[in-house]
Amino acid sequence: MLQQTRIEQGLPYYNKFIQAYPSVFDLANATPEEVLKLWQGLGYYSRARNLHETAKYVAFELNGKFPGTYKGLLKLKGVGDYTASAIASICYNEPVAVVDGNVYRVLSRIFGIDTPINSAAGIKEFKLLAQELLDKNDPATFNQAIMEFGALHCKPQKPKCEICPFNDSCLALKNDKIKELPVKLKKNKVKKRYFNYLVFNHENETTILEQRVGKGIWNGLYQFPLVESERLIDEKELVTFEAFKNSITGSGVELELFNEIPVIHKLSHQHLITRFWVVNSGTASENSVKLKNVTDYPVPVLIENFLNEYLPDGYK
DNA sequence: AATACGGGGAC
DNA sequence: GTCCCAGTATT
Repeated sequence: MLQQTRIEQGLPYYNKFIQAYPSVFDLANATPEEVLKLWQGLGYYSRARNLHETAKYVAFELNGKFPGTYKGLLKLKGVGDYTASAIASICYNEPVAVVDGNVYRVLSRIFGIDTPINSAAGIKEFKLLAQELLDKNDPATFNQAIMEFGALHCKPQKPKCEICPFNDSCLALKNDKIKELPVKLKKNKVKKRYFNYLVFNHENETTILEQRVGKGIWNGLYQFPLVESERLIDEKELVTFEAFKNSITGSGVELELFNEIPVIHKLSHQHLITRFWVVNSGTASENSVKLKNVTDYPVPVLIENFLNEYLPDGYK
């Protein structure tokens, strides 16, 4: 759950999951919808799918017995080198080193290594070094100690070098490279996308929700019918889009722009410049959803934020 | 070897 | 705005 996620952010979700699914069998028997709804708001939703898949695998294929080795753990969906190492070392005392963001930082600084941590060479080099340094007699304590040291002491900003036990040997400190290390290859520019959501409001208090499928963001989550454009568009232009025409069943519908000023929802790699259009339509299609039930569906934070403004309090 | 994948918090 | 977060899967 905590992959690329701060503990404080993930902890409430962990508690919800433990309460909802006290055993691996409980999680295995849940529906994907239910799991996604509990995951809603945490991001990186493929983790939820992987967690669920793995629970089913452990419950039904391994008879509820969790893999007991690094190698066995690696076979699980959503479990990569870090997670397999963490579980194997902390739970089973298997001597495998963890390399998370903290370990990259601590090792790159102390040893003055400027190999980019997100390059193939860097990943290999740091794993090898961590494995050499690992206390094979107590890998659980060593692994947790080096991560905790990175999180609390050798922090990204303002590390506590003056009281650091390594300040006589740390190469980054010696060469004034603390701010430079670790080296990370720059990421791409964020892409701008223009979203126009069609929020149907039928006379019988229903709307339309669609599930996102396939690749891309928010796979499995629900949203309103979406018209994506290359730039900001007005109503006159919106109605000419094929995606719009395909979504409108009857004729003579009335469009009402909910937010003149677009919401800019920022993901790490895209900015979603979003407008919501309320579609007042008398005719309700067969796959419509009662407005008071939309909060049962897992939705992106962007949609959840809108619903909190749009829906009457009684619906939430 | 790159890139995609969320959301939030600190500065 | 920038960077980072108890990374992994896919291309």
